[in-house]
Amino acid sequence: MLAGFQMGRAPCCSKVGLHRGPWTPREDALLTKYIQAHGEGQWRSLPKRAGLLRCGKSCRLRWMNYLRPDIKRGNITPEEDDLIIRMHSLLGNRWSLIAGRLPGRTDNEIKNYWNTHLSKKLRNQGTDPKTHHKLTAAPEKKKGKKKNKQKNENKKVLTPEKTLVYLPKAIRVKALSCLPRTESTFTLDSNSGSASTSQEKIQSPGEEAKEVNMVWGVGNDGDNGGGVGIFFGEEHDLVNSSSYVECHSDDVHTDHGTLEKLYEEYLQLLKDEEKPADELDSFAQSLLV
DNA sequence: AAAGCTATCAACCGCTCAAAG
DNA sequence: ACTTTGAGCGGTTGATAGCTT
Repeated sequence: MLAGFQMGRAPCCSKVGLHRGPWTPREDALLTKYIQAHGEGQWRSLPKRAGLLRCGKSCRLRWMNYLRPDIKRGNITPEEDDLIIRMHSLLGNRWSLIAGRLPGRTDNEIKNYWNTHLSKKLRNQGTDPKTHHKLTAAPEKKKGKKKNKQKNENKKVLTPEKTLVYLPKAIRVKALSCLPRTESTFTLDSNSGSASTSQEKIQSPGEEAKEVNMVWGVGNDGDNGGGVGIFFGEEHDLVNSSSYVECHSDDVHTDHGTLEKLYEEYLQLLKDEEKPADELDSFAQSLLV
C-alpha cells in the first residue's frame, strides 16, 4: 500500500531490503559519522540520510547502546553491582531509570546483567530477585541440561509468583534532548512535598485487596528552582502519577566521581545495620532527584 | 576431537506515550 | 478531539563463545 494512504500506524520501517542482525564496522562508521555531523534524533529518517540500510529504531539502539562516546566499557564493578540491586529493589525493572544513575551504562546492559548475573546471585543468597524478599522455599533445583528453546518454553508455562498490582500508569521518564542522559524529567503528584510513607490498599481485578506500604518522595532543587519528585513503593510497579511537573536535576550525577560519592554515602548507611530500611530507601530516592 | 549444553549480550519486537498536525 | 508520527521502554530472542561430557 502506498505510504500516503496507509491507515493506522505505519510500521517503524519497512522490513523489505533492510539489513538486520549484527552491525558491521562500516555501518557503525556511517552512523557515527552522521551523528557526529548532524546530532542525534530524527531516527526515522536518519538511516536514509546516513546511507544506511537499517531501520531507524535499529540505528537508535545501536547508537544508544554501543556507539555513544560516553559508553563505559568493561565489567560492572561491585559498587555498581550493589547500586543496581538496591535501585532494583525500589524501582523494579525500570532499567532506564537505573541506568540513568550509572554513568556510562545503558539500560540494555543493566537489564542483561541483571538477568544473567544479579538475579542468579540474589537467588543463591536466598532472595527473590523479583520482590527482594527472602525466599521461603529451597532454591530451585537444576533439572538437568536443557536447550535454550526448551528453557524459554518452560518460562512460558511456569507462572511466576508475581503480585499484580493495578495502579495508574507508571511515570514516564522523558529524556530532554538538551540534557545529558542522566538528567530526566518526571511526572509526579505534586500535591505534597518531602519524603513520606503511607499504607495503601490495592486491589487487583479478581483478587483480594492488598495492603502495601507506599514510599514516596518529593524533593526540591533549590538552586534551579525545579520541583522534583517520584512515587514508588515497597512492591514493584507502584510508581504513580497524576499531574506533571517538569524538573531538571542538577548535573551532580553526571561525572564519574559522583558514582563513587553516592556509593560512599550508601555504604555509610549500610554500615549501620540498625538503620531502618526507610532510610536506605530515602537514599535511593535521593538518587532520583 | 566432537557433540551437547550453558551463558552471554546484541538486536529485535511490541507496546505506550507525547507531540505535532 | 482525533490521527499520525517519532521516540523510548521493557521483554524476548537468537547467535555464538566457551565450557563440559
